[in-house]
Amino acid sequence: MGRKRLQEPVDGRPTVHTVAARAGVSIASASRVLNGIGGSPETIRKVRAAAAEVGYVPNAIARSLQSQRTGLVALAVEDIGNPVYVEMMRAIEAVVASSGRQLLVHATGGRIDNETALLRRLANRYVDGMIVSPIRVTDDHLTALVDSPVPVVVVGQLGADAAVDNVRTDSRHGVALAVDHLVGTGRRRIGFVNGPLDTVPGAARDAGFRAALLQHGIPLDEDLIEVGDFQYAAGRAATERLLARTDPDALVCANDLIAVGALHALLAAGRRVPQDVAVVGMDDTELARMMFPQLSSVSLGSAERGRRAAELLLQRIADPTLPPRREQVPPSLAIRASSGVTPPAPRPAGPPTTHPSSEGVTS
Amino acid sequence: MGRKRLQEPVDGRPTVHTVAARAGVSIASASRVLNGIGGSPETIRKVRAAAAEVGYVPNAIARSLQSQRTGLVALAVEDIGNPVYVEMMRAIEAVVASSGRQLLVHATGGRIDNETALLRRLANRYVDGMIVSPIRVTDDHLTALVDSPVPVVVVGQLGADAAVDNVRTDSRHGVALAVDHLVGTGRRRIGFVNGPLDTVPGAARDAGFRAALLQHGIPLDEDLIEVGDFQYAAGRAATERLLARTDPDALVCANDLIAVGALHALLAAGRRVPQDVAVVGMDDTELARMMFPQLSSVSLGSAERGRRAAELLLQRIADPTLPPRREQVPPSLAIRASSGVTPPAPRPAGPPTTHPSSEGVTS
DNA sequence: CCGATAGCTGTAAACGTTTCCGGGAGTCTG
DNA sequence: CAGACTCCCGGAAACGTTTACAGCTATCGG
Repeated sequence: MGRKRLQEPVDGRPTVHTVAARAGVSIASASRVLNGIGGSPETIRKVRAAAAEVGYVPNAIARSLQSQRTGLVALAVEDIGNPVYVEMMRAIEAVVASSGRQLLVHATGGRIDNETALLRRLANRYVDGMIVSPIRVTDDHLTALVDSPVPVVVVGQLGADAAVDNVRTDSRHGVALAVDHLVGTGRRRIGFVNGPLDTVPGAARDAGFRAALLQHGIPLDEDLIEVGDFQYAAGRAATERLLARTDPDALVCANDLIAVGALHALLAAGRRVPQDVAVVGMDDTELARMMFPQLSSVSLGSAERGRRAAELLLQRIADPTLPPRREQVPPSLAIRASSGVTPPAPRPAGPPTTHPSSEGVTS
Repeated sequence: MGRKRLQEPVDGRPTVHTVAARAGVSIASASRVLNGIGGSPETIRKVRAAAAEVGYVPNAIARSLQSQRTGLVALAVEDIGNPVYVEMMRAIEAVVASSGRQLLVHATGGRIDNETALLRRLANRYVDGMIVSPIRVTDDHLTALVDSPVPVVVVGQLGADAAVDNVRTDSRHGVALAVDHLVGTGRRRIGFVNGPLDTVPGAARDAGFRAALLQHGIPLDEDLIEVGDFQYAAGRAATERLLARTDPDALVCANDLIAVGALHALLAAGRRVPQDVAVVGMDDTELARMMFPQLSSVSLGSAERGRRAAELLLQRIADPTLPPRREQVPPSLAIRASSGVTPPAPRPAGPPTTHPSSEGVTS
């Protein structure tokens, strides 16, 4: 009796053939039993026994090749150390899990080649769909997004004409909220600690800051603008550089990590927050509430954007013929102690007594 | 001329067959050209052109089925919002990237079914290998780990006999370092804010705390022990409960997130840190250096553990026949302002002037 | 008691790729 | 000019699974 194939493949792991041979049935019957569809009691017993004996575990890759789906969804962000992405991830995860899929996350580190490579690799069928939040976008990148074999949803700004599902916020307006608030509380020498200008959010926030000052008729002083990475250490260093050459009475920071860095730099330089310098962060992450003093911060609705992105993705997976859609989530401002209107004068920098954090006052 | 297969599959995406047919060559030739091995100049030209025209992109799943590898490695942790896992991830990523693979992360949320499911799904060939850091371990779980089809490395404590590559630390000793330090600086009513006792780290730290007190001949007061989640909010709530019933002069916290929560609770209750209550966290994450006052913290060498785990994994992928190995990374204590020996008396709780953070003093 | 039907089974095709192998054409060497 | 060698090509098998299809047996209803 000439067997058609090795029963034990070289790497030793049993396949459905192994099980079928051992149970004395065809691979079709074995497969059916293992998937719980059909089979006589006797067959079921034999196949189950054989599978258990050899320790059979199905090869998901082969199954996916056949079924054209993997049950996986990926999220690619720049820096998973940034709590804003953690919040986004949690929101996405919740939606994705409800569809019975699992979420995988990849941190691209802002290296665009990395991101494109990931897109090329993962999107080529390893996952059923993908959510990407790029901070830099090149043409190469964009085409990789557009003709991805699996559905892709982009979180963040994208060229107006890009034929990709997209959920965004208006970070220019977000910066304006911060500036309005600071001007409204009497600040005039407002500094800005931004991330790299060659990133999409960096550029948008820069434009937003300049526009907001103009709006209020405040002349622009380039000395009050400083740029670093979107990270804690960079934010601190940038703020130190800024303080070395000028003397702001308020600081808008392009994200909360930068704001925390700024806080350190300010306090190390002997400035009091908010009495001497008010600080407003951006993204309104958990970190903002963890700091002393608690940070005012502009929420860009990251969790909401994540949720919506996940929903768009699931819809598109279900029906790939949908036209590209775009959604927008408005920013809002949460005012806390770091830019408090009435600085609690005497008591040292303990925690503000108003502890239940003053929530999301949208201005 | 009867073609053997549809040139355009139903879902419309081109395959290597499409390209081959269009270029007028065999699929073997097409595949070779697309992979850059062999082919006459004319063939190469035709195939390249055909591929470009139809927008061919190879199906990675099919390729993996053939090549038995995916170029992906997964990391499963409980909570990616905990900076300690971010540090671990970064270290792993660096190693993994050097092998030309990409890292995917999954947050299990501590739900053990979730983790087992992920193990079953991903490990069944979707990835070339996997690093898992479980906080709860069941038998079911363990067998899933042991007879995973792809190499698995576990970060964290595991039964002594488990036949799995494993890199761990000694968190009992870590807690002892904290207690030694506090006792050495004159503290006696030392509280302990822990994570859940049904988790591996929670149990180990509890045991470590009790042993350390015993070691110093300090009687155990159960009022000084409180348990919550390994999260910021839980840490804060737990500390509030603890403060409501007793009056510690020091607090050991089972991780940095809890420590930050404790800090908030303490300051809200009017205690000064470190004058009234010294605080020591655990994991020594970036967060510890971000707080005011900066947190003393026990480093459990997460980055180092991640690095080693990744190396073990790569070795095992290269040679699956290796015997199970176990490595251990020692804890160390970084002393900062929150448990400072000589509290800088007068100046309010600004940042400590010694800003280059006093590094990892291993006691 | 016979035909329809239901349930089970095995063969084989399919998913999309890589790769072994044999054959043919061309080039080089002696 | 014959033989060896190189290079390129196409057919076909293989990776491990699911599933359409057809054949078989046993049961049921009339």
